[in-house]
Amino acid sequence: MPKLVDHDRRRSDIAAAARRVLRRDGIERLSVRNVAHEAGLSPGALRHYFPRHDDLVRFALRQFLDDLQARIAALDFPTDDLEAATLLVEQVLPLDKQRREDMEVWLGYTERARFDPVLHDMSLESQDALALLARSALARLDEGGALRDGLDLDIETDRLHALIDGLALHAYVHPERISGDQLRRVIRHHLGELVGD
Amino acid sequence: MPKLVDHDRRRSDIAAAARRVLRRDGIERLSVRNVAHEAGLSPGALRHYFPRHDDLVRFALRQFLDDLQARIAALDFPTDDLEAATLLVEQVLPLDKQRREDMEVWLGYTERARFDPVLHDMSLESQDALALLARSALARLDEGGALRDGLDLDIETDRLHALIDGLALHAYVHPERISGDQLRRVIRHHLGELVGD
DNA sequence: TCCAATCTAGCACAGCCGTGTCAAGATAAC
DNA sequence: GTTATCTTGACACGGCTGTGCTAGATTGGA
Repeated sequence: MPKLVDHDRRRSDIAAAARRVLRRDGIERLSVRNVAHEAGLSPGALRHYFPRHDDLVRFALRQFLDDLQARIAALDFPTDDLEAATLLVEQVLPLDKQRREDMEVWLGYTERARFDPVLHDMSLESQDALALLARSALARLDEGGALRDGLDLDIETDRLHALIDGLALHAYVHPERISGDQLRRVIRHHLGELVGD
Repeated sequence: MPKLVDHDRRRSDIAAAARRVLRRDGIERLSVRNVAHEAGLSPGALRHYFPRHDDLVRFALRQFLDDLQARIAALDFPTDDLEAATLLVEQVLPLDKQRREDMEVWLGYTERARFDPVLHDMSLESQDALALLARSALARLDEGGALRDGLDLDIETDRLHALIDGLALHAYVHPERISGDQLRRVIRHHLGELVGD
């Protein structure tokens, strides 16, 4: 009897609008009104799908994390171990528009995550996922026997993980200062050193 | 004739209060009223020293950067090159309360820096300073002849710089996840590899 | 003691914000 | 066409924001 609306689709669209606002205007402008306007809805209509502001913020971040994870899971890896590890790491570096946007969204949440318990947990989760990505890149090299002998995988994971986030941070804050080529060079150099050249 | 107030001192105190608010409550709570309350002043009184909100934010960041730079300039380096380079790098890692607070302040500004032209420039400046720090740590090793042959100093600078910021970022977002010892281990390992051990 | 320069507190204003409520509108089965 | 149900827009409320302004408090020198 009622008007039928695809709720999931609607919520997805709104989350996408939220991401756009976050990227364009920063976390401080990520308000119900701004997102509603970006999504072409009235604040009241948006409230129907996300009763509280936090719900919106968290849903948008949740969807973002899931999207990223799905994209990585769908990757098609080359047979060469070093190339495969490089490809894996490059998925989480801002090398193109899509991934730069990802970083902008992700790091935009970072500041608020320190003061929002729920966001903090999600941030933990994603940090774990990234650490796991770093570790599996190294494991890929290790299993192939490419990795140098005598390396401490724990330290190397921390190091690679920090290197990834550091590069991402630089590209986030000052994209004009660091090119995709530079990012690639550093990562390839780093992985190359682990392999022992 | 008038009541005499040490303006510089007052501005310094207010900036310190601003840093406390930023660390404790995040950039979103860094308002004129909150800082005034933290400094034990009325908003009107604060406005006498910082007519505009931006003035306050920028002055606080400016002072923070100057303080950090002064602290590094005042360092007393050991003679051993590797130790000296390590010490230098450790100055910008959140290894103790003081430096953790520095990181919290600094990264707290990062998000806003993307949308505030003045903060953006100051952020650029500090990024340059950090890159310079990374480079001079490497240079210290290089001059002492400790550095491995055949290294590209540009790439190594980018790499060390990113590693530093990545570690700092991790310690910032999830301090409970990474200990000072871990940070130290990674940095020492990294520098050790450059030396060739 | 009194003056005058300086500092301070407080209010007012307009503009955002999140949130609650509610009446009106749209839709599809009957 | 009627009606029940879902959807939407709009308003109000209180709170926080930056900012402008003003009346009063404070204090050193005459």
